[in-house]
Amino acid sequence: MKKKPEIEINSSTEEKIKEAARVVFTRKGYAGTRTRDIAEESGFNLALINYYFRSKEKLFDIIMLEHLQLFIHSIMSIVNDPSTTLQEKIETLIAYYIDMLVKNPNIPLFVLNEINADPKKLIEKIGVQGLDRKELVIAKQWGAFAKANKITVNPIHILMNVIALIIFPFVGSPIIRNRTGLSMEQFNALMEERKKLIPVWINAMIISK
Amino acid sequence: MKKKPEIEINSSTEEKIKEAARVVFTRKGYAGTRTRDIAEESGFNLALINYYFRSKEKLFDIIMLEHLQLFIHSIMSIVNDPSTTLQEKIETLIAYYIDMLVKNPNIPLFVLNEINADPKKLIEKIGVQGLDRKELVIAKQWGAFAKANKITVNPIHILMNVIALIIFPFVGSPIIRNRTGLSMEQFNALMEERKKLIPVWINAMIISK
DNA sequence: GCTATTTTTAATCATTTGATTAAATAATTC
DNA sequence: GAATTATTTAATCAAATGATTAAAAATAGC
Repeated sequence: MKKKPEIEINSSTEEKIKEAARVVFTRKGYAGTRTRDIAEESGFNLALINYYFRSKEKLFDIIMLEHLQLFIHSIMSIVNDPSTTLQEKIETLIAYYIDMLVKNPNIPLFVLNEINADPKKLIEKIGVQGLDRKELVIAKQWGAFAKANKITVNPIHILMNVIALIIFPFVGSPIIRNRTGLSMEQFNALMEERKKLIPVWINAMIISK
Repeated sequence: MKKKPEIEINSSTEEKIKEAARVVFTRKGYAGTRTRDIAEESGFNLALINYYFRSKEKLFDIIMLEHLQLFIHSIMSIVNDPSTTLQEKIETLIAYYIDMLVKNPNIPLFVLNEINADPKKLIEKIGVQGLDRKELVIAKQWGAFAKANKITVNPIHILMNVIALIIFPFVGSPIIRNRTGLSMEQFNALMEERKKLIPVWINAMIISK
């Protein structure tokens, strides 16, 4: 019986093509990427990418899914850990994401873009659901905290702010770097600083009147 | 002597094509937009858009330039006004931008994207330069404020944070709206709230230790 | 009202681009 | 080591797409 190549575990060239696709898609987006770009970046023939992945779209979906998983990965274990406090969770999440983004600075713009291009499609893929958000440990901790400290601000604001402060510098990096003249190293050093600063800022926001 | 159509001031169809281009480009980006999309959106024949604007790229450049001008417009008059305090400037800027973004929610992602696609090209177009940033009224006011209040945090952080808090909700709007179930009206109401909240938050950040 | 000019269109071109095919090469199996 | 299967390539197709052309329709000038 014939082994189907699609089910191959990890043929080296398949992985190389995926890596090339990751690079090109993340930099240029779906519409801006030509399969020929991926072929060139990978060093293989154009037909190879269709041989392994059937179509541009299928390959894209795979890359996107991996990016989304990277995003969602381990969030759950952090926000649902009963052994840590709310503050600790926030600190851990922020540090985790900044580390991830320093390594993959192009992912946010890429993901935001593709979600914008077709909100339903992507959001379906994220899925995750099933979990009642109100049942999360972090949600309960927030509820208790908000009540104890008489916090009235809509928690959606706080959530948006945390994400904004983490992600925006990476999305705006080209302009920021250009206008400030920062090198990549200096920029990353700033991001490193933000791992400590953002939790402080968020805290200051929450208790601000 | 022949009047050159390219120099026509405001032929109605030319303006309609530009409007259509604005809509489509802003929603789908440069690569994702086909000239036929613009033709369809405008209601005119495909050849018309080339008759008026020579090429897709020229038309795109015009749209992009207008967006950038919208961004930069009146910033200067706000940040360089000696008759307002630092706090007032921040409040005015935030309210101005949020109003603008409620009307044009797709602009930020569009601009960020195209800057990312070709940082040099776009940043050249922004130009503006000439002004020594240190000579701006707002810069001097910040310097005095920072000294008086012994602020040590890098002002780049503050600047990034202001922009992040303003822009990010619009960039992430599809996900935010989906995850929270907010309607467009509710979302905009939140943005309205942020006009008052962001200055308070920024202030809390600055004085936080 | 006739002419010249501007605006608009339908038809068509030339490239680009996603995808396929058929054949060549490499690897695996027995 | 011959036969089978998997991998890779060059050549090519068909559709999409940016752009042009030539002619028709509308408008303006006199």
